[in-house]
Amino acid sequence: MRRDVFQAIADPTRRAIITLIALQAMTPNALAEHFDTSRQAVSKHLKILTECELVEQTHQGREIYYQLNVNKMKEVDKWLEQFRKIWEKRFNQLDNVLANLKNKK
Amino acid sequence: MRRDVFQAIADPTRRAIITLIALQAMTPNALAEHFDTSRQAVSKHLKILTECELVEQTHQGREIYYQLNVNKMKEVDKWLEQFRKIWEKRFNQLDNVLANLKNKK
DNA sequence: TATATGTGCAACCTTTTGGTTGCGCAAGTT
DNA sequence: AACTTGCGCAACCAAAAGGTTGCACATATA
Repeated sequence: MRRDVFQAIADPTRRAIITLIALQAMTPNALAEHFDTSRQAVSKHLKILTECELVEQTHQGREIYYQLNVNKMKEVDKWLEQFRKIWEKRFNQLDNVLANLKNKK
Repeated sequence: MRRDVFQAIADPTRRAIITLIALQAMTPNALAEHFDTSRQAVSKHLKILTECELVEQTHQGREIYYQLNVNKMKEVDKWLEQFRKIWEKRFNQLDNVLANLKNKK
């Protein structure tokens, strides 16, 4: 199933999962301990995250370690780029204003 | 109503609206022309975007101009910061590998 | 004043979301 | 071989999302 990264990071639990596995790979059971939901619910979140390729699996015996595919997060970063340009423009404009004030002094 | 920025940018239509009004303030009618939905549907999206403070209104006669509050987008940028750190770390590690290869040559 | 225009809101409907429980099954453990 | 553990999947459910249409109500315009 084709999934959207933005839709995947919309849920706060999923964002927390992402933050956790960014540091180190974790199993569904280990993850579930951090939340007030069932293991199956966490498993569903992991499925969604896997489908949009934000997360990858590593099988180890009967355990499955989930880890973050940090590169996929760049899609969000890329979308933000257009707004970053605006911040910078605003910032430079402010800079000019300050420079003008200085000159007038 | 308290709204989440991440939930707000999850919808593709809303992201398109944001991109449009990032360039210049627009009315709901003008926006609706860009999409294959009713004006009321666009209005609903604008309401959600306004509730989470991603968008601001300017009343002008009977028209309402909506514009982006670009600062709010920094919340997303701030969340991405943790992953940017990882990118940079990986990049530096790759850099070290390349440097080592060079030295061995 | 009568009419046209721009807008938000409410009611309604279908699909999606996020959770639950119950199950099956492979992989370890006794 | 029997039991325990880790996991995914399916069925089910309530709530939320995203769309529609109809309406009310200001604000132009004739």
